[in-house]
Amino acid sequence: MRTHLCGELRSEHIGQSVSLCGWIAKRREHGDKLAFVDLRDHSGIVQCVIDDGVDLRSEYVARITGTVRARPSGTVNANLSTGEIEIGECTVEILRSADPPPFPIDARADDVDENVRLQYRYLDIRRERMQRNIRVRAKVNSAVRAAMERQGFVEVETPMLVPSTPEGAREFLVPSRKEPGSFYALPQSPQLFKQLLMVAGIDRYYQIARCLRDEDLRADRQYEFMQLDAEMSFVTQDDVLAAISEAVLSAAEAVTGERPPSIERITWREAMDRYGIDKPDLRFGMELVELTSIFASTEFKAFAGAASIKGIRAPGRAEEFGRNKLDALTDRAKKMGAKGLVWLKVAADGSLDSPVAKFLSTNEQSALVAAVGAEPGDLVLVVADEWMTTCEVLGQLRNDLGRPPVHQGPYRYVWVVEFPLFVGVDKETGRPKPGHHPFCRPHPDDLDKFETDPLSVRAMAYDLVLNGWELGSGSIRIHEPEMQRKVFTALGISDEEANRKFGFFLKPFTFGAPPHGGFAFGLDRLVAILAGEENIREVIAFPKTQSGQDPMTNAPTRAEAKQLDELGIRTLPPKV
RNA sequence: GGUCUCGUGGUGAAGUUGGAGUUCACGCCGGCCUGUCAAGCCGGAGGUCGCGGGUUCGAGUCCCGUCGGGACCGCCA
Repeated sequence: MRTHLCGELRSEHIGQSVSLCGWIAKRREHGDKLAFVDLRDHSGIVQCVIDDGVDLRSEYVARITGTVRARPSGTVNANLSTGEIEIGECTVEILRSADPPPFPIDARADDVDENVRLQYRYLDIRRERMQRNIRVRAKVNSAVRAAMERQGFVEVETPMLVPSTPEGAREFLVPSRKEPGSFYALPQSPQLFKQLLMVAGIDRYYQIARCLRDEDLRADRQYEFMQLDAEMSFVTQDDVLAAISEAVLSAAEAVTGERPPSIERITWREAMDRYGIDKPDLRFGMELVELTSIFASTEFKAFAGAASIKGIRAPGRAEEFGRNKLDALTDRAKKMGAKGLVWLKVAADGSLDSPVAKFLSTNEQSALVAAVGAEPGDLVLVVADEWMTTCEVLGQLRNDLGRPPVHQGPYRYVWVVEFPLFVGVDKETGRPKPGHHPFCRPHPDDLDKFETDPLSVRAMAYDLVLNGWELGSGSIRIHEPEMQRKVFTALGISDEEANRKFGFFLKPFTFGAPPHGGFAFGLDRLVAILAGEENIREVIAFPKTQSGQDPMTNAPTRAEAKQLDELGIRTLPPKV
């Protein structure tokens, strides 16, 4: 039907006869004898000159045949990639008329209520922004696949109907018709299957896998999302990081045309110490500064005896933060578990303006200013608490005060390694809780700390972080029953309970499991950042709203009584 | 489960102390227009102010509830 795409025509095509197909983006009429019509397809827009008065309206579908010609001098449109040419002597074939769209099919729809955009998603996707995002996504998928294939990974598909597992995220359940009262679960990840594929000798597995979790939605979370899921046998942690880095960097290169430098590494402890968070955004400074020793013998009661005192400096922000905003920061710090927040403003003469300044000695004040490098006009925030609380509170405030919008460069990838094996203590059992999952391998240097200081045991676990977004995580796994028992014991899980909960998973490991490890990262998040979008809904063709509904299809819908009968399900009346 | 925030013609907004569904821009319909380009000029149509109560002589506006959107907390091993 067509010889070219609208957006690809340039001066080099002048003189050629072309046929184009697309939608009428805009018409500009000048009486019966002359009208300019912008024809749009996924590649762009081109101007067609119509002189026979044919009635073309917005979003009509048309095939236009004509001749490419240079625009008369003075009428070139520099804002259009095809702006140097136009299509003349046009024959118009209306393939389909159209009702006026509910919103303009251009950048103006960026301001339209998202619910309306989702209700008419097929019109929203006609827009340049969504066309670009969806194509960025396809490029990422394709580059990731190619990188994995290149490295000898084998694509294996795993089931969508799986058994429900006791741990982890809330699952979606699917009723069994053949066995009423029994349910499948939709996979929150292919975790179990990919480890069994290692036992099965696949050696290197990957899959672009759909994962489903019935947890509340966010800007960076949907019920269903895509992961590059991978697992490798006979490898070290370095091998896994290298393989995943190759996939991520290849994807970035495919989108941006530029291969990022190799991904730097930071330990979890250093990330917490310097950025106060396990997913640091390295695009900006404002690092946490260690101040504990400065106040070792302070008279100021809020600092005296504190396990950890740290501060951050917000350059030039003193004036901006009046009493109300400072109170809001303090409230936020307290909500995160801090006992309080100390703020200090550096005055023009270098003195400190702060409600607590009078409690700090001259030496302490000057040491503080020197340590954080404060200059006149700066705002300094200090927290004194347990190490973890101090780090987390300041890390959050650092992000609140300094984090640039997502579309602002550069891209800063970082591997965060040596995550703790256990995080916190279960209030009911008094036992440590797993940081990643219970099959995660402890760091070989820390095995002797299991009994003495379990919370300091590091894991062979790692996260990939890009500009403050957690892209994904992985670990080297436990492949020996003795080691697994040791971890279960620390977690307070008996042999009997382990067999009951994880037996179907543990038994295969008795048949010769190779050492292995893997990783999974979220493609939606990577695509969103590479596309400069704050929200993964913008890079998903048909996403759900925060309440889990689809305004276009109206899913979820009520089931017919007959369907429920067949499944042996009776629903409760709506709660009043 | 919680906190905050938004809801006004098809779209985006404004709406003051509570005083007539009022206003602006875009879009839509009709007319004019031979070089426009998010064209221009003239005219017109288009409304359950999300929904339900309450206060009031009178509610888009104040109060209560509810539904829907969004951000966040909890949750996401």
